[in-house]
Amino acid sequence: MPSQKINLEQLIEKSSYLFRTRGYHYTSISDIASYCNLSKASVYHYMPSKQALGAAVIKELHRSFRNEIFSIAFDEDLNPADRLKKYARKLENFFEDREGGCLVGNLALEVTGIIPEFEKLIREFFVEWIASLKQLISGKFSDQESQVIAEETLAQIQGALMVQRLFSDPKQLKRASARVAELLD
Amino acid sequence: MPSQKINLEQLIEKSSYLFRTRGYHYTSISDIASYCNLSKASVYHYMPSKQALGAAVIKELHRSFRNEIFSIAFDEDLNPADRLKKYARKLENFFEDREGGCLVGNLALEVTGIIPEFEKLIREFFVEWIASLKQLISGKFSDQESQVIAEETLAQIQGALMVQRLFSDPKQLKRASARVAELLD
Amino acid sequence: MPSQKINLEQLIEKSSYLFRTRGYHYTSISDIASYCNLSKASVYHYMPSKQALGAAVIKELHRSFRNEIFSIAFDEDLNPADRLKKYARKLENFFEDREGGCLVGNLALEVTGIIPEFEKLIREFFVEWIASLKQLISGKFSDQESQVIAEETLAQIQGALMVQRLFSDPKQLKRASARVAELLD
Amino acid sequence: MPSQKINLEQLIEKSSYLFRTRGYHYTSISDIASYCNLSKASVYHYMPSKQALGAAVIKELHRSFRNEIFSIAFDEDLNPADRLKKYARKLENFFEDREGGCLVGNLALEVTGIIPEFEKLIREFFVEWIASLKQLISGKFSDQESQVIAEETLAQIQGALMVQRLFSDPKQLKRASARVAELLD
DNA sequence: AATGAATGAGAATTCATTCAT
DNA sequence: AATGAATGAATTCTCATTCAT
Repeated sequence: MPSQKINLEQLIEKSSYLFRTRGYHYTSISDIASYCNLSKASVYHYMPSKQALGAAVIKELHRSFRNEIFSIAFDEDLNPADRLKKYARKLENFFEDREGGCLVGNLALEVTGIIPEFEKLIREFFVEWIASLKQLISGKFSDQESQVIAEETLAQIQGALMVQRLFSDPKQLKRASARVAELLD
Repeated sequence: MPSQKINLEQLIEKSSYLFRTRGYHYTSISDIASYCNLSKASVYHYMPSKQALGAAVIKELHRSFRNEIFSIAFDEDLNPADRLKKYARKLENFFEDREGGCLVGNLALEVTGIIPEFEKLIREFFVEWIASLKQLISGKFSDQESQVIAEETLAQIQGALMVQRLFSDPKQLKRASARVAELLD
Repeated sequence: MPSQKINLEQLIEKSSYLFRTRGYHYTSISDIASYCNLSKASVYHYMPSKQALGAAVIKELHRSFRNEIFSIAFDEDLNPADRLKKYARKLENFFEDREGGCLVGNLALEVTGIIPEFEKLIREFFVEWIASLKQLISGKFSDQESQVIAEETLAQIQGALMVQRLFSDPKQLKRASARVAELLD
Repeated sequence: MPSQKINLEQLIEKSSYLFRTRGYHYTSISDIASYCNLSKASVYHYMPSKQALGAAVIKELHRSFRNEIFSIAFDEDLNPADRLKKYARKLENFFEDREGGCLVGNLALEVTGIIPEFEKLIREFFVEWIASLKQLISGKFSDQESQVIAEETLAQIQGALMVQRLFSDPKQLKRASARVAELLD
């Protein structure tokens, strides 16, 4: 039946959900296909390989994070305190109804040392995340200090998402984002 | 040639290394067997299934964490400040040369939602971890406050291990354990 | 955008190249399509199936061999010795820059016993080839003798093409065609 | 059912038959498995990959050719004329009831340019084949002459096997081996 | 205690082909 | 005339597991 059932964007979004909630290795192309109401072969119409799909998913998340969250740190229309508040709020919103936590964090622990391509993409994502956090607090701290604080803050967020997922406890991220909001206090 | 080539303890230790550094799904029984210089079939002499082996590995890690680290929080021979220092130091030591970071944290993100048995064991581990952190600071904070701080501290440590692994950067855990040491300041 | 990108003749020629150099099974419709700058579906505008395309390729080669080479054996305008010389020369020229050797010989070993339709077409090709060689020497040998010599000559040529291909050695066919030229000596 | 159903030698022999009669690409692991009364997975118990199996099959044929045929050319116990006769006879016998002709010749045309490993093995086989033919006639011809004759003879044999297969005509090889026997006349 | 042999289930991927536009 | 979308069937290969020795 050759009428379009899905498009690349939707495939990536649906794959993103599965990779995030079930992991990369545990999600088979077959799982993705049936979740998209497609045949396995059709998945390959949109993406040449599972790894390419995984990479596309990471890149798409990176893109949307950049647009929705990182960019706030560089928004000249807001003052530093407002940037921070908005950043923290958006971050919280982002993961609020995102079952499975952070795809990139999850993948980080699943594929580091196994799939170098993903590792590189995840590192790029995290580097930019840290840079945005650094920017948020750059007015108050030295470059070195803010780098450390940014790294610790990212770790705090990722750790919170891990605990939150394991215990199905939405408070964890709330607190982590509250900590972000206090970064200039 | 029925001379014993390995024992259960060694099998668990070696499996622990592989699960930690390569993940659970990505580590096959075949990998474990050859890492132990055994045949695949022989692995099944010691463990009835891969999942049982995984569970044993988590339990063993839990046990050794309890003995080496959590117990410090309850050591009546030390004053609270010394407990904290020792705890932080031991924690740092524990992961210092442990390639791959924290098995339980890694597994948490890999198997949550997939293998309920592991999820339960990991939750028990983390619950005890949190309890020990709580105990360390119980003199200074209310029960509620110390619960929150303990959860955040665990998150901080796990997040640090994630970042550390991804960037091959040993400073991350050092800083996290330094934060632990400051918990009573 | 329904402007004609290719015609049947070109499709056959390009397919011929791919089948000859990569084999029938190893050449996919997808390979053919991209080599022709077409979509897979478009290949099916010109040919109802891969097998039909294969058959068309064999027939086209047969046709061009008949016109360019076999016909020489029956050219009443030349004397037997000149026919032979021209035949040998044309044969050598034909394969000179034809990467991959002889499509029909290659297919003979790839599809005999697998695709009866091809087998039949290849047999017809070879039967005519043998007949033309026979004709070339019919003046000097009995019917039986010339049949044997013709078969051996065809075998020599095909064997030479095989060795030539494997060792990237253009001398092999040169020698075989020299042998053809000497057939009346 | 863990009682041994086959051994490596038998697997190679049976695979050899299938590769020879149906070609490499057209013979699936599944075909091999069912021809051996094994499951697909069991084939991988003996060989790590299809390509490794193919290579083993070529090497085994090379080995048996060396032992049974090429060696005759270097047999000091025979005089040159007897060597030649024996060589020609053995060659004929070898292919007499070998449905499908010459595995290595067949593969040569199927995989040249596709599977470099096979190409190399086939070249080695043919180089030794040529060397043995050269040795047979070294007494009568110069090194250069005998190299040419050996190459032509190999081509003749392979071509004969091709024609023989296509036309199901056992006379082709008989004649080729007769030509071998006349090489010193 | 140790293992070689065997396997069913499932993984990723390819391929020839169809069809609505 | 050309193609994007879709697919069933098949391919190579992996994996956890069993069992007779």
